[in-house]
Amino acid sequence: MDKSRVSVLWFRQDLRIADNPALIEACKDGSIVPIYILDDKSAGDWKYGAASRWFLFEALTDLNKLLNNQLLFFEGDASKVLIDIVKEVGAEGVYWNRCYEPWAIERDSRIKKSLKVLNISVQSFNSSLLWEPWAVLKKDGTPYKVFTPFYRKGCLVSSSPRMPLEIPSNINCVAFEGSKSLSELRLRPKNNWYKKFENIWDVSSDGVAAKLRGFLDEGLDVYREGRNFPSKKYVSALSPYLRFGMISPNMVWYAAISEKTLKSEDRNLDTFLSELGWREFSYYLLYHFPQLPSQNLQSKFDAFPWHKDPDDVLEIWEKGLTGYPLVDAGMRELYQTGYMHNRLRMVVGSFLVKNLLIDWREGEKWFWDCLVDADLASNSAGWQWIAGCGADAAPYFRIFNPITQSEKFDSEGEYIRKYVPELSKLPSKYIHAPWQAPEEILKHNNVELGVTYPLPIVDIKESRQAALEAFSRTKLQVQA
DNA sequence: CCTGGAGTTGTCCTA
DNA sequence: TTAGGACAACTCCAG
Repeated sequence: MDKSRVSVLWFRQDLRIADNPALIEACKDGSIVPIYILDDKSAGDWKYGAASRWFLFEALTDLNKLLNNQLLFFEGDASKVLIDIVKEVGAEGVYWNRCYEPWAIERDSRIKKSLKVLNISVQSFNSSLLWEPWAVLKKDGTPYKVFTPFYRKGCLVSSSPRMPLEIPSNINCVAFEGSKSLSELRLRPKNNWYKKFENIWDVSSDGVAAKLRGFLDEGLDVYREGRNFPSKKYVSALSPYLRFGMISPNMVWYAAISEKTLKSEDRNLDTFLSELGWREFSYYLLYHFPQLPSQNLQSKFDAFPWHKDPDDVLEIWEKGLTGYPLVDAGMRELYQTGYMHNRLRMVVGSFLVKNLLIDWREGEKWFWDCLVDADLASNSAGWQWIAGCGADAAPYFRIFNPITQSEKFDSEGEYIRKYVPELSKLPSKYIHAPWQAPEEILKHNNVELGVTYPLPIVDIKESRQAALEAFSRTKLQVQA
């Protein structure tokens, strides 16, 4: 290694030093200038939302520690910032791990060209996907549109994911003047909204290791069924760490597999791995269909008669005041923790799209702002799936009933009690649909409907019927 | 080109 | 009480 040789290592969504291909290669090459650039402008509509910015701040703080406070922070058009740095430090090469958002792909290929013109070598690596989206295709060369064949035939049959890589033994950082401090990036929200998050998320490499360990010990063995119950800690909750690359999917994949080597067959393991497969599928769809975040994948939905929200219905949903306890619990979990259990994401999504008939893109935007794991691929693919307009979407007649879901997956109301405390004293029998409770039971438990807790915003039966009719009209228009 | 089987997560009604 | 079929037909995918 030649220490006098200097490369720029550009951290983006790979905020870790373990299993980091770009870091390893850059360190082999000589000394590094490790940088982070907050580039809101290039991201356009999809610059980080408020909750993500809080998480990002913490993640960068941790990464900076791991790099002995040598991480350099910048803000602005990444293309300009990066080229200025390269010139100033006389770097011979630039290293980064790939991003897959359409805007990032466009920006990065532009930067690559500019650097090549300057005779700077650029190397990019895969650090965030188990399979590159362009490497998985059907025999006819076109992309898969259905998950199961994509995952089973496309991914699993092709090649094993890369094994995780070691932390480089020597990371030599070069000093540089003229960077900003992390706090100057103003990533923390102005209000104290994020304070609640601090008690919930340990945003550090130790924190993510503990999270993974906890899941392998407590969740994996019962994952297949257990993941359905929002009051239980049977899901991994690794999503925000994966989103910012504090852990790689490869690390999670092999950690889960190695936990199970003694059992020849394990459906819980397979189900968990397939969830990582769904993350891959989302990125895959985003890569091959870059309009995924903003346009119906099935264009017949373009004419769908979404309600234009005359009654501030959207805001009622956002605040968790719909009068359906499970829906409200989910929405409040989101606002209070920056996270929502997977089953609740389906329940509240189905409610917004199919009971309130509000455009899925409204829900997508709210999630984008509130989720610490807001990920363009997963968020967009998830909303298209629940709305039924996606590539491999839920059929339109699959409409979640929030009461049935509540009785099935939160039968004792533990989850509801936690996030909708005004109902916490109600007996389990009545907590799923409090308007059906006898008056004296409500009174005795300090619930006054319409005052301490809202009456249902819509009738489930009627709104379901209205949705079915609207969706079947959409279908008929295509045939005509 | 043709063919047949299949497609994350549900709900409701009926027998 | 419970289990099974309807819901809707279409597109996707592999042989």
